[in-house]
Amino acid sequence: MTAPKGRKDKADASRVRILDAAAALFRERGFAAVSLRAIAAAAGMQAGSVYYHFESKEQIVVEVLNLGIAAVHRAVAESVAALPTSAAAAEVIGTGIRSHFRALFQFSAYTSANVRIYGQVPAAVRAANLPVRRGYEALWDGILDRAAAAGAVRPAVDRRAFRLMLIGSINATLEWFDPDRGDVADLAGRYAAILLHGLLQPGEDAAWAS
Amino acid sequence: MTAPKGRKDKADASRVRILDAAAALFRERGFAAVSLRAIAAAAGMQAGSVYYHFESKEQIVVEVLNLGIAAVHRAVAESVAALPTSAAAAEVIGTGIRSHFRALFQFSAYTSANVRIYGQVPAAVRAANLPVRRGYEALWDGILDRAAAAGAVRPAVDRRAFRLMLIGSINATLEWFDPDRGDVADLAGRYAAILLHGLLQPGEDAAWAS
DNA sequence: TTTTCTGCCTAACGTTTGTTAGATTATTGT
DNA sequence: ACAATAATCTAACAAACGTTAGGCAGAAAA
Repeated sequence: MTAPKGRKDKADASRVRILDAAAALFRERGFAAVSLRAIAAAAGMQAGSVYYHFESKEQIVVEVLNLGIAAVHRAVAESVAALPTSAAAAEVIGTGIRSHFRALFQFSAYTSANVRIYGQVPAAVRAANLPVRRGYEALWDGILDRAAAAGAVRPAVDRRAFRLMLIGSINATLEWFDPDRGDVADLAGRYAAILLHGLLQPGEDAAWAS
Repeated sequence: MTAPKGRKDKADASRVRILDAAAALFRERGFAAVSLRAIAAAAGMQAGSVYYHFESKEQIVVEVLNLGIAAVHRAVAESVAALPTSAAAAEVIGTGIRSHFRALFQFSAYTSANVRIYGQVPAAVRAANLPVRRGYEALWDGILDRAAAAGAVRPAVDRRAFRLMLIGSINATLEWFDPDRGDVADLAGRYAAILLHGLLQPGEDAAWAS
């Protein structure tokens, strides 16, 4: 982020500092264990000041949760949209998987905050995050439905269950994979190979075979 | 659990009620958001009474985390030990996967409490749970090492990474699979087929092919 | 029946929390 | 330079928290 210019940019910069601090702390300790004072301190201000930028602690966590998904959604949507319309199902899905992994670790404070705490935040927070979650799920459903319509998907596969398995399995890697020690693209390739083998008709995943 | 008899059994019954209540609440709201008063109320007593049974809130959550893993560990260890020594690697690993799934959903309050909150509890709590975690990981490492020694595992497979993928992917199903709507054994079979295909030499997973 | 002991209740403590309202400071526009 | 406004500080509030120590009730033992 460039140096702030003008008032609007200064408020934006403070806002980002608050969100960055909150995401890192929420992912590490959970929503309830992180005080406004701790977030403010990490953002370089006092707790009362946070209320100039956000109405409540809950509003902060909703934003963190939304940003966690938005980053991944954008990455997958853009990379898939950039493929030629003639791309094979395996290529489309494989690309989506790769992009999901890339964004997952690029914005890991936000994405892992979401993965870790979504299930334990107040119900109102979950409800506020739900539309964004549904949007990302719909993106994948679209990808999988198009693959099925092209005849690439094995008929026995329940596509909803597959999508749940795909997102769940990949997101679980946040808990153990260290991008400073391993290659995210390599990990993505391995997961794509396994997942595509379970999804597609024999021969459709040849380019991704492990 | 049978009706309590005598004093020791009464204390044990109260202790179990506290742990059951804590597990259910922790998994739903996280450690910090659940007060002692809430746990006590759910267990049918007042908050001060909990201190007769446990030294601290942290001791409660350590027990919950430990029990979450112990249940799964016992299930996998017992089912694998019950197999004939001549059992094929695919059979051993598939059985382990099945048992992991079964215990995961049978004791889901405890297992999902562990899966969901382990990463956000105080460091001392994590440290106290670590030996139990390491024990379960070692169980799987043993299973996988024996399969490799028998020549059933593809040489390119990093067995540590595989074990992390196996446990991570399976545990992630806690977030979306509803055992009242679907069959756990069926889900386990599907996961085993996919995982074994990624792990074993060609032909070694024939009985589990999907 | 009386005594002992377990298991729970209760009131209270010191600390922490999210939040508010007013004051102050820093920045921008004229 | 001054005025306006944004951005932050500060003190305070009511509520909630984990925990403690003493008391009480009921069950079991003598």
